[in-house]
Amino acid sequence: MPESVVLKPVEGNFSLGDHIYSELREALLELDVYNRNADLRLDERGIAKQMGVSRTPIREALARLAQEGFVTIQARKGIFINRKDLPEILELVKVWAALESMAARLACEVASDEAISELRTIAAQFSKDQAKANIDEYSETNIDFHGAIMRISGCRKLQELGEDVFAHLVPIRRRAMRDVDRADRSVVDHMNIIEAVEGREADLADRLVREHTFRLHDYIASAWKGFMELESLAADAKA
Amino acid sequence: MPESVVLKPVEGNFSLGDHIYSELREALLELDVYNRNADLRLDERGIAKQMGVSRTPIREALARLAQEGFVTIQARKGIFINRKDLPEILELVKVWAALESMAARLACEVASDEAISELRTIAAQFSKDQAKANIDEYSETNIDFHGAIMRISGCRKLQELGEDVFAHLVPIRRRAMRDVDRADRSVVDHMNIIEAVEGREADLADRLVREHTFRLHDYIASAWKGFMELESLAADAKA
DNA sequence: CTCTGGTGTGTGGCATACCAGATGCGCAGC
DNA sequence: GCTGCGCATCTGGTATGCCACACACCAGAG
Repeated sequence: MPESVVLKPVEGNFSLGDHIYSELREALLELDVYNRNADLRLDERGIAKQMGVSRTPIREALARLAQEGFVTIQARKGIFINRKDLPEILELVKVWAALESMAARLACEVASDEAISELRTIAAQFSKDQAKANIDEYSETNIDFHGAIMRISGCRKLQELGEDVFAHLVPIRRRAMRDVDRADRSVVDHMNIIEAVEGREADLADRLVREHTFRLHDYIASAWKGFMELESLAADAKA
Repeated sequence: MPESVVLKPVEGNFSLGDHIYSELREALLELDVYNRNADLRLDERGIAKQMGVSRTPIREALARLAQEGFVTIQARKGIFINRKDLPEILELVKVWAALESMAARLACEVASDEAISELRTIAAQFSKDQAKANIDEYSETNIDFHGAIMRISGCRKLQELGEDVFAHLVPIRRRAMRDVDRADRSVVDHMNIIEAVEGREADLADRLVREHTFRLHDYIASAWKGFMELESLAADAKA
């Protein structure tokens, strides 16, 4: 066999089930679950017809989504999108804090200087003023920053679990990030975290990340009604 | 309606899929995956025939197990039990450390005195000497202790995630716990942790739990070959 | 008007049949 | 003896059809 022709092997599964799973998952995250007008019910047959396949791969995808906690399947009753309540969301944030603070700690111990410099590159994209001016883009950068910490921890499981937990928080974060005042604090926090990691101060980095995430926790706890039930209340008033 | 006849409502799902899922999961955990003689391959049709049902519910259960990372499904090739390697196991321990240290921290802040006293009750079941003498039973108590910390943290997600991570470590732990010398240290660690929690010293409890779990981490890292590849080597020698 | 039982329809659960890629073996050709 | 082709077979993937339960609705008894 000529070595000149090197082809990468076909990767991953191309089964309908897998495709539908990611398709459905993305759709659920995109969906504004907390709008009470949203239809929280999923119909196997409906989805099947809509996607032009049989129920089988849809059922497989839904089973996996149920396992992840995105939907609840009730036999012969229906499949419902899980709308998380405040306590549940706060618990997710706590778990997130646990994972990311550990990631920061590990990063201090194992990450290369080059990997750490990645943090500064990301954070440098927005100064405090810019963050205020362009909240949406900053939100993206913010996500990148936290993702980077998980990545340079060198612990894949930590990273994967973090992404899973984060996925459940996407709809929440989309709203929590609007607050302009928080962006200020966020930029400062990130800088402090970077310096701690650069200085290889594991205990400090651990604490700073944890406190940073708990600020989000407390903010959500206090602002819950504000960004959670706006549409719901409107819907109620109309009804 | 006569009040005299009070029947409790039927709970949970009794679907074959759910039943097979837990059945299979338990079997996988019981299985000594690291014995190279073990058959790592699963056959849908075989399981179906063995359990007297069709492939459909088996496939549903397997899809969920794959989602959890217990098995890998390769289209048209087969379904294989995941045998975790050392780096992967060490990562799981790190995640476990992250979750449990956070749980200890939260316990300091929110747990009632009665809940905390639960820890001492469990730990009191074994003194240092007894722990040495009866490693197997101590192992159970040890699991209870860690489970209790997760529980009294009041954070269900933390607890659930911890249990999931722990499940993957069951086969490992079954071997790591044999070491007599470690039992000593374990008992001491637990006592220190209890005192920290009782004193509501969140930072201290966090640190102690983390260090305790990282001792397991380092122990596994060094003793890996010892308890992981014994049968494997024997099998190789025979072949 | 109220309560009760029947019935029609919707929904998920399950069994079954068939499909196509993956594999292994054996035969034919060199 | 080695190579390569092809068929038999194994395995997971998908489509379909039927089942049993949940529920809404309706009719008839009281």
